[in-house]
Amino acid sequence: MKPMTIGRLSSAAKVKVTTIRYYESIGLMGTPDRSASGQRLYGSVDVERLSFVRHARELGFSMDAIKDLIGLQTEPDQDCSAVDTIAQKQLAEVQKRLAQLEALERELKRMIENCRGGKVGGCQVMAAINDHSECETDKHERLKPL
Amino acid sequence: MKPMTIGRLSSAAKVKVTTIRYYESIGLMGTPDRSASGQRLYGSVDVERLSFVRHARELGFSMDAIKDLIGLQTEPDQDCSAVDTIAQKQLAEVQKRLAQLEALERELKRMIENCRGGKVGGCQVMAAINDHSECETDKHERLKPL
DNA sequence: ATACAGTCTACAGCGACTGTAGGGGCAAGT
DNA sequence: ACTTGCCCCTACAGTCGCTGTAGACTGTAT
Repeated sequence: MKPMTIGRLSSAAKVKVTTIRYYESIGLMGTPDRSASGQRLYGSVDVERLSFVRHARELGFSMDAIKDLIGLQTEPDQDCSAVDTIAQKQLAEVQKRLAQLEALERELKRMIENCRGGKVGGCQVMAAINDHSECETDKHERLKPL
Repeated sequence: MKPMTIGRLSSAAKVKVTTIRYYESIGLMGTPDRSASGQRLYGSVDVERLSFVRHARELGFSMDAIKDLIGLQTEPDQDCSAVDTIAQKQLAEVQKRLAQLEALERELKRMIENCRGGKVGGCQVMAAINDHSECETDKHERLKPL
């Protein structure tokens, strides 16, 4: 099979061209061969690796975690527990975030429920944001952006 | 009541000193009075405003949305529906994110479930990340970081 | 031959902060 | 009066995971 340019790799792995170059710059993709004129050339191995990265990103793994996973992938005789640990950690984070967002959803619903129209001066949504005395989310650490 | 320094405001509103200065720089907090030696001086109004911002951030509102809310707050005679709209939009985002995270949780659980130990070479977690053919999360847009 | 899409490098920008460097200010204790 | 030690100041760089821009070159189709 003959090599493909970065654009082909991009559409094969569904990762943008600029992102691929970025991944290369942070050492996630290794330095590819180049054509005589300097264009990057990739093979099917790269499609798989890049797809792996994309899917791991979709699962919310950090770049660091992905680097670790790739490192482990290249040593197939090693014990599987390291992989499991990373995945467990990721699940724990997801579940923590879920709990936060559920609390958020409840509070937003409550706020909106209480808003029966009228003027901003008496708006219950504004009041609810102001009054955080009995607020669930205060107990949590600061939330990451949505 | 006499004015307080930025540190007092920080602990009163539970927002870090550096973050307060950042909020000032992006026009969220207005320019405070200064002491003779140039230190920022705040009053209780600022505690309330800053607490409002903090709580809105905890609810996941973007800075832009918060700016809008503050703008509306200063016009108490306006119709409340603008506030309601912002809150509704926020709720919709939270619910979308919740759905994504729930899909993620299912997939991570499935991956970990299938991992019965052994070597990385046969690890089902790695296989699951590689094989995204039947994967739920592929249907979603790319996820924001956790 | 020309047009146009694709590729290259290098660097700036996003959001919402956080951290650092290098200084000046202020109240309490000795 | 002096020192200790925390608080405050500005200005700028760094974080994460990219995205966008500028300006030049390459490859392909008509």
